Amino acid sequence: MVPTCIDLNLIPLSTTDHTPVEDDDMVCDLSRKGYNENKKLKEMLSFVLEDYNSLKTHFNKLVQDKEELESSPKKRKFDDDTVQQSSWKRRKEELPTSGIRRVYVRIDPLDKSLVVRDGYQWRKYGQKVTRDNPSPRAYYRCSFAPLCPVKKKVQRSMDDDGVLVATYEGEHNHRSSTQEAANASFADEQQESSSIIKLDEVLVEQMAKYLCKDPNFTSELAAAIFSKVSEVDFFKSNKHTIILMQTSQNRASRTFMDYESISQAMDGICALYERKLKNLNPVMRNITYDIQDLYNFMDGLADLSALVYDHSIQAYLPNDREWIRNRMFHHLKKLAH
DNA sequence: CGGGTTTGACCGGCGC
DNA sequence: GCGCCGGTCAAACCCG
Repeated sequence: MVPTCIDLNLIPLSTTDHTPVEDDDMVCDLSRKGYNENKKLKEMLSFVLEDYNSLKTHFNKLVQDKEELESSPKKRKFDDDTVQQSSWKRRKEELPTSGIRRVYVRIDPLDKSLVVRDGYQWRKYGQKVTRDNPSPRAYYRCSFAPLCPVKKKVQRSMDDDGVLVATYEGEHNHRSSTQEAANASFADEQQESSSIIKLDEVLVEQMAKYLCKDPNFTSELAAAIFSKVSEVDFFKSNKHTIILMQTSQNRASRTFMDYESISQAMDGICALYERKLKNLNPVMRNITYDIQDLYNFMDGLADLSALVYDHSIQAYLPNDREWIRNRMFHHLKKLAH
């Protein structure tokens, strides 16, 4: 696979051997595709930034409202009219005011259904054409748990027919069906399932939380992930894995590498360590090391984490250094047999 | 028959 | 007060 590289001072490491392409037409074709892809990614990023800004504004407003409420407690309108209060009003009062998230899902532009698979069960309760977008907006409630307050709206993106925008409201009060299935089927992989985070969290949000607050790095990574999500069929049998690392305290040393599978990612980390050993011992013909040396190498990195693509929810799940250590142990153990 | 979807009606908020 | 708009309801409908 060709590593993703957009000009944001980030240099992805090469993960595969690339033989020089001799066919000029193919080069032109690739660069044209690359240009189109980058154009789409830029659009996606502008959505993300727009969301971030609106969320930030919303959050600030909530904080401000809370402060005002605490400083001068007012009697809520809800208390004023009790009997005549409609059920709709009461429900609205109970609605969560926080936890609004937006997810962008790349789909087939010809697919007219407004379905975003995210591991939860939803019941559609309405559809509406809105003024700002010719595509209808579908309204869903979570039907997995009887009292789950979560709602979502799904609408085709105005700028890109191939993108669905899902807006989530509220927090699930239960686990997703995907998580339940994962727990039942893979009891021996408790380590893995225990690290599964709430499935409705969007991948860009995951990135933003998982990494430190470097907007350039986060944007770059989000762009790379979006491009991978659109190629989901390609990875049906493997879990596309992105290794994020920062080799030193210098932020400029941040980089990422992407692999077709978890085991390839483990091989990639080994290769990185072996390259380092080779640089340190250029005259030595054979270099041997044990797993503890490898662990020391991983621990010596300023930051190390992995994002693993889950096809069932079309999202990347973050994993920490400890998870990588465990996977590395199992990977090397398997190789030894 | 039960559960999910469709769709027109209805409601509350908001701007003018 | 009125009209527009987004969100929700609920009856009718569909499907396995």
